[in-house]
Amino acid sequence: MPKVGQSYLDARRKQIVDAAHTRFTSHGFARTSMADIVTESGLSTGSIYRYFTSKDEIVIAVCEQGTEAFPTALTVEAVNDFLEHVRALARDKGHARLVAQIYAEAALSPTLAAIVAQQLAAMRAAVAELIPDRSPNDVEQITEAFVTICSGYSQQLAVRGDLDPAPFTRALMAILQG
Amino acid sequence: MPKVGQSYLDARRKQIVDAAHTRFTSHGFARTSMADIVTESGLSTGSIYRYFTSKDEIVIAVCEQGTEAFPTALTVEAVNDFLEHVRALARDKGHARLVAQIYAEAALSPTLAAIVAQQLAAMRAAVAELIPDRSPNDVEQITEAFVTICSGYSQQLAVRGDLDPAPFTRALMAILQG
DNA sequence: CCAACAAAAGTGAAGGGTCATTCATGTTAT
DNA sequence: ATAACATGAATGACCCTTCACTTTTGTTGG
Repeated sequence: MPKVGQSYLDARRKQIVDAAHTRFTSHGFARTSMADIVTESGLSTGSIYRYFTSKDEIVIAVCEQGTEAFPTALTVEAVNDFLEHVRALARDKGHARLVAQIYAEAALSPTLAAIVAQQLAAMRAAVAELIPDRSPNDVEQITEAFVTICSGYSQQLAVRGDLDPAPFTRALMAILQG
Repeated sequence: MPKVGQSYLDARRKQIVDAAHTRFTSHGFARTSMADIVTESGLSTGSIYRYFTSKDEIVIAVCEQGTEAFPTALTVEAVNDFLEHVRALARDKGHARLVAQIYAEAALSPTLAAIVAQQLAAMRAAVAELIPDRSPNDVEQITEAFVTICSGYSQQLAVRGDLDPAPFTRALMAILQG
């Protein structure tokens, strides 16, 4: 017989993932210890292992919830707004740092690679929906480049700090018209 | 009085950096132990610490020598050749994996960030040299997007495996004409 | 030219820490 | 009362770094 409801369990799980998310963002996966997650979450060591069987599982959980927003239209304004959103996330929450950690880990772990690849595919599909009047091959090539520039922008933000999105907006528009 | 020549010392140092490069590429920074570098290099633990004072210093040395080639011209053929070069390096040597590690670490370490930022600036400068008849502002925006697509392509290769460079070549050409 | 010596280079076992994970015990809700 | 849930000290493995010791090389005095 369960002692608490599912919503309680979900809240606890989220508490752990949020704490891990915070520490992973500021210190990276390798430099974040279980003790760090314990401290940040306010739970106990043993309690965390009731919800996750290993640190790796927590890493996966954090990567899975990493859904950024998508652009809503392919006008200059909408695209620029989207990049400004990415920029703000990087500035205010260090999100680009976390993304860089995720890509590095995904490059080593097939499990994570599959998760990230699926998220990238979802974003490409979302962008494809917004492209009018093109051959399937064109759409595929355009979305591929589009998403690469967006994640590339995030990568640059992670390493070089705040950057004006203007060159990237311009590049994205050029690709759409090419 | 030195017991061996400078060329000997240089060779030893290279031996260490090469060993570290190999292991860092296949297992990442965090999952590569000093013992791994010892094994891979064929030297002893103590010997390595004669050439580097810490593991972090070896990481820096590996990052510093990470100079990819630059594109030599901005024709479709030259640009495509360049991307094929990046692709081959990723396929044959797992180079994209190492680059992903470097970006992740640079996102956390100001020292590494400075090194990577300088390498990116060098590549932007090299590309800028190839752009004819544009305003300085245009050149800056174009090179920014150009380099981001190239490193973004590497990032995608790291996570998703081998990818045809065609969409990226096309995007790069579109940017140059935008 | 050779033998002793000194300094450079190399070695690897051990120190000192950190860290992920477990488990015996305590607490709470039904 | 009992089973779910929580706790955190203990465990055992791993890992970076050091250092006392050995080997090698260049030098020097006879």
